[in-house]
Amino acid sequence: MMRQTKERKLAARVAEIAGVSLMTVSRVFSGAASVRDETRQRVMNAAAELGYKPNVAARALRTGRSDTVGFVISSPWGLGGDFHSATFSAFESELSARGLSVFLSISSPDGRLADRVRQQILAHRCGVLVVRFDEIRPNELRELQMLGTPVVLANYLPETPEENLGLSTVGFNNGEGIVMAVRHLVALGHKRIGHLGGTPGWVDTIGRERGFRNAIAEASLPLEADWVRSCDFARAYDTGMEEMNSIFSQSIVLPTAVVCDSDEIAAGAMAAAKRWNRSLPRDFSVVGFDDTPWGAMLTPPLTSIGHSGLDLGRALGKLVLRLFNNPDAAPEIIAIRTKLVVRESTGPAPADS
Amino acid sequence: MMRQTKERKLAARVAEIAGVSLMTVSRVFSGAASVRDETRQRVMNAAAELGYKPNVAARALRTGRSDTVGFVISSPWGLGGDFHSATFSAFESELSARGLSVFLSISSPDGRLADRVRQQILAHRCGVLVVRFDEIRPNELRELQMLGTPVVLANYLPETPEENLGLSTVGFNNGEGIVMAVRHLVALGHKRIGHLGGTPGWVDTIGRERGFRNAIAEASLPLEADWVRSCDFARAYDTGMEEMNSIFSQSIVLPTAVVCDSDEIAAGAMAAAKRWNRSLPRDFSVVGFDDTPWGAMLTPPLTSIGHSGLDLGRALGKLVLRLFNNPDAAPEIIAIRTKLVVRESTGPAPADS
DNA sequence: TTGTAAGCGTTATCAG
DNA sequence: CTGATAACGCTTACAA
Repeated sequence: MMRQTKERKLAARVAEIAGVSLMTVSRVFSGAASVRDETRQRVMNAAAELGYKPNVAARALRTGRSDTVGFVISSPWGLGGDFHSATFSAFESELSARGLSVFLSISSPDGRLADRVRQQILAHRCGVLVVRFDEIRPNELRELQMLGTPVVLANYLPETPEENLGLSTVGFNNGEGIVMAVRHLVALGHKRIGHLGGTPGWVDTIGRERGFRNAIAEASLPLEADWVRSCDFARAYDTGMEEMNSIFSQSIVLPTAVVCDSDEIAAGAMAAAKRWNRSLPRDFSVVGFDDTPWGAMLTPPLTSIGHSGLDLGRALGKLVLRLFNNPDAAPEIIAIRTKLVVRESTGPAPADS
Repeated sequence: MMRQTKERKLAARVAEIAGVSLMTVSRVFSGAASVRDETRQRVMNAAAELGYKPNVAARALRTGRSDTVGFVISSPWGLGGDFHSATFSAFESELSARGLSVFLSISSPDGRLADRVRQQILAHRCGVLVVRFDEIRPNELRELQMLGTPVVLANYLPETPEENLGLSTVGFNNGEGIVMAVRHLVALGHKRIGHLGGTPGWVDTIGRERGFRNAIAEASLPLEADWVRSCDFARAYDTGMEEMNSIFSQSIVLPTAVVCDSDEIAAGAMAAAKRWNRSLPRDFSVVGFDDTPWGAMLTPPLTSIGHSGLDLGRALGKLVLRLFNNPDAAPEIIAIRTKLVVRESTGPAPADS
């Protein structure tokens, strides 16, 4: 003997209690369809009473959509630190407020990104996909474009025609941040400025290096090759210190200031400067990038270029919502501003310069 | 006129090419069912050729399961910083290696957690739910237990019978970490040790405070109420500095060392100590908690209690996999060890103590 | 505004 | 080991 009017077919029981057909229940839960307000109320009450919630699987199967967005990260560091966490938190918050769920998928960069993404889309019928990667892989990106699902690149801002990949992107104007930092140093009288860049080829690095060159040219300062170094984000503190040491030990003429691609690199540079008996900021100025909370706790507190993960996440969320509702919209490129936070690691250029 | 053998019913075409029925295709993709190896190969080849991937929505609808795990965070900070990011990354990696997808859902703690969780389960038919929260809410947790879906609490370790909520948990033995720190200080000759705790009531705080009391009792040292303060994780540096200042200015007898519930609190305490002209570690010792990378960049480098987010995430992932495959398994409580990382912010107690 | 019928892609069940 | 059939819970299309 099977259970009778009990337990089976929750939705049908909701319909029965509300005195309507199953179809009306569906209409009520699928949003703003044409249902009389009073009918809607009856259905809602019955549903609340029975604890009914629509089955997303059935809905996804029927409609081919899934109120789901994928967030794919291709990075050996996984989610990343404070900055990327903030980005994701803001993003998720923006989307969940509109009833969308977020799948988070992390892949090491050696795996094939496009495969991973395709898997996510095909498997979960994501309406939009967000992808964040450390390093540009043109081939994989070209594949993404042919997927039919809107793809948004997070934390990437093409600044030249070649860098524009025809995908929607949201990212920081990193170059502008570096330009502000250099202008700040120039205003303080610095004429010999170095740059400790991040991992070569990484998206965070490319625009910053270009920004540095532009800013140096703008100020008609010499671009001394020996003062422009690449560090490794994965060993930022150590490589920052090493490169700074190397500059101090090898260069004939020494810079009076250095702009770094991360606060950690900057911390390494500060340590190296101290080892060479430079007192900061009297003898030497350092600028970081990220404006991490702990940068302010260093001795001296670090001047840094800040970029808000929350801003990035919010903009990303809004763009994704737009694309979710209109998948055929043209790709958008959204730039988010950085801002210079001046603390005590930068000061007037030494008098003898 | 409709498209003929073209595009429609991918799975059927796979079956056709492989010369089998739809059912066999299903069996091949649903895992280790009984299919002849040679048949399986034919199906796989055909599927690869056509780019066929099973539709998870249909599968979820039919089976009621979804190869999906939910990760719900109840915190005003969202995902959290480096530590929580690492936890999640390791967790996701563990699960995706077994073909499970992870939903990440962040809710502010003022919203009702259990509602959010129930929503996730009912909507996506998650096999297991992981929940991380800052503060204990017994009522909400009791509701979670009645959900029928296995729930795992992340970053929480019950240490007393009352704290055991009957749910699976994975967390650090925070108290043990504090005990190690106090022992370290005692070994250095310190007899007057203070504690700057985190936000009262938070899971990260409770065990640490208990650990401190135990350790002080173990060493037969006085527990001076004035040296035991609560800070606020949301304003950790500032409150750490304020409380430390307050101790220096108000206490008749001063501590020679302080153990803090986070590196940020410790950084604040260090700043306060310097302001009172204490040279670290000669005049005063400070221990942090978290072993953040930047703690090593402070002046002096911070001794700290480390807890690996990666370890937590991995253990969490393994437990969740177990529960996914066996939802009726008894709740497990898994403790992960902390470790003391000694740097230069701790040294022998001042001679005059 | 509401109801009826058919079918989305998969798997449980039972038969071969 | 493999195949036929029905059903999972919902929504599109049309009818009332």
